[in-house]
Amino acid sequence: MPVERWTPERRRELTRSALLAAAAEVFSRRGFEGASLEEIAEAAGFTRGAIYKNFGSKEELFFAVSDRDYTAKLHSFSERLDQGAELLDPPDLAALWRDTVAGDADLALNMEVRLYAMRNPEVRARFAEHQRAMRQALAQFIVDRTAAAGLTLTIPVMTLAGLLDAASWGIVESTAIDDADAHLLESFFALIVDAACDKYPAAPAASGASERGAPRAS
Amino acid sequence: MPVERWTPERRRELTRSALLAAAAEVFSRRGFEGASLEEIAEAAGFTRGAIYKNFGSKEELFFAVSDRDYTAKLHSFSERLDQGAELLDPPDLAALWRDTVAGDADLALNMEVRLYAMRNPEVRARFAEHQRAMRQALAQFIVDRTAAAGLTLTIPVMTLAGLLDAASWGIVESTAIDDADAHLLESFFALIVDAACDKYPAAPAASGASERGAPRAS
DNA sequence: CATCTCAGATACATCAATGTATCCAAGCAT
DNA sequence: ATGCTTGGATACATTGATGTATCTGAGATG
Repeated sequence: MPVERWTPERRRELTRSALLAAAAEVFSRRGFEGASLEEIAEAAGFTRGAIYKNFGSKEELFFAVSDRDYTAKLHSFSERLDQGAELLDPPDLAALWRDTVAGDADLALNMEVRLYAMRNPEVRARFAEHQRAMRQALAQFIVDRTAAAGLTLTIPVMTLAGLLDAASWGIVESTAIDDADAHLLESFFALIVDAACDKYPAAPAASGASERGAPRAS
Repeated sequence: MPVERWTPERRRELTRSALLAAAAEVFSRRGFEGASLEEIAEAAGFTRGAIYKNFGSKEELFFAVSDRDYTAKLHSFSERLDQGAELLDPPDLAALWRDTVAGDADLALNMEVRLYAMRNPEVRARFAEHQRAMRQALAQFIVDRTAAAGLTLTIPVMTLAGLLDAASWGIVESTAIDDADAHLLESFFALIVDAACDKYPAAPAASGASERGAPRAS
């Protein structure tokens, strides 16, 4: 069914998105410097002219790809969290996480973005902001779930979220290099869940865990 | 003191090492593709001729840098482990780890190597091998230490070593992007040590590992 | 002392990639 | 319908990087 009329704006948006998709693929495979605009354009079925009309330069294209990757990941992330809200077992969490991180977005692309961020203070700030937003969402999820399950945390939520994000990223990265590490993510979640949750709320009053109940800061 | 005579072999080895050091620096700052042999040679005080005489190509130079980085890291790693054998508190472990990972070798260089490894099966296998060797050393350390302290592990040593390696790498990487994550490594070690070691084989009462984890504080 | 070797420099051929300037053709308004 | 606007193609200028081939000069060797 003709969902949308073939208005030129729509047409333009379409080529733009095709270019972005192709760019993501090529950037991931070749790296930022290694990728050539020629290859990207060709992969999208256009020429470099289209790129320079839609994006100012190689850098801007890269930024656009990065943004697109981020929003896509954030979307699928919260979506999966919502729909998988009942699951709390470490294996399920591990699978969910792996899918979220490694499924939608490409690992190499993400590393490339990270590298770029590490080298450019401005981009780094932006990336850090993205990371915080992701963790905020994750923290919210954790708060909701633990509250529903009647659990208490032994560490601040944001710390736990940061840990989950950063550490599991490292594990996924490692798995991409050596498949033998595939089981690590599961072990990690098992350990973390075990260590960060007081399974039995009746425990001593010591843990003033979730100091920041609602992760709604900055 | 005249440690070594100025034999030509020694001379050659010296330029080789100077080139390697310069290459490591430039590769880290610009990335593999972004770095130019011109800049590397200049940074070392030579010309490209020296590079092509000592290494066959840009790729080979990169591999040599990677190898050098690995051996250096492995050395300083086991060295630090040996000399810091008494320390077992999470904060100290975290500091030791951070120094080992981020102190000697450059983070960006390591990521660059990883990316290259992910894209080249052959290199990837080699990298995986290195990783396993590192973890083996770490596992040995863990076994020794826990045995000396009369602790038991709740998970296989190699799993723990892999977890420590992969996860903390992710955390260090994250810290390089957002300094606010600096505390994560400590929290991670606290949690992991707490979760992976049965502190007191008989007494389960010690669950009061509050936010700080272990009793020791800096 | 003459020569030979070889580490490193210089010069060069080649090639690829970015960015810009120009061109073309399809859709919009007047 | 005619011309204007504009997305995208084509052509081009420029730059810079890799790799190779050649040169040079200092130390080793007879």
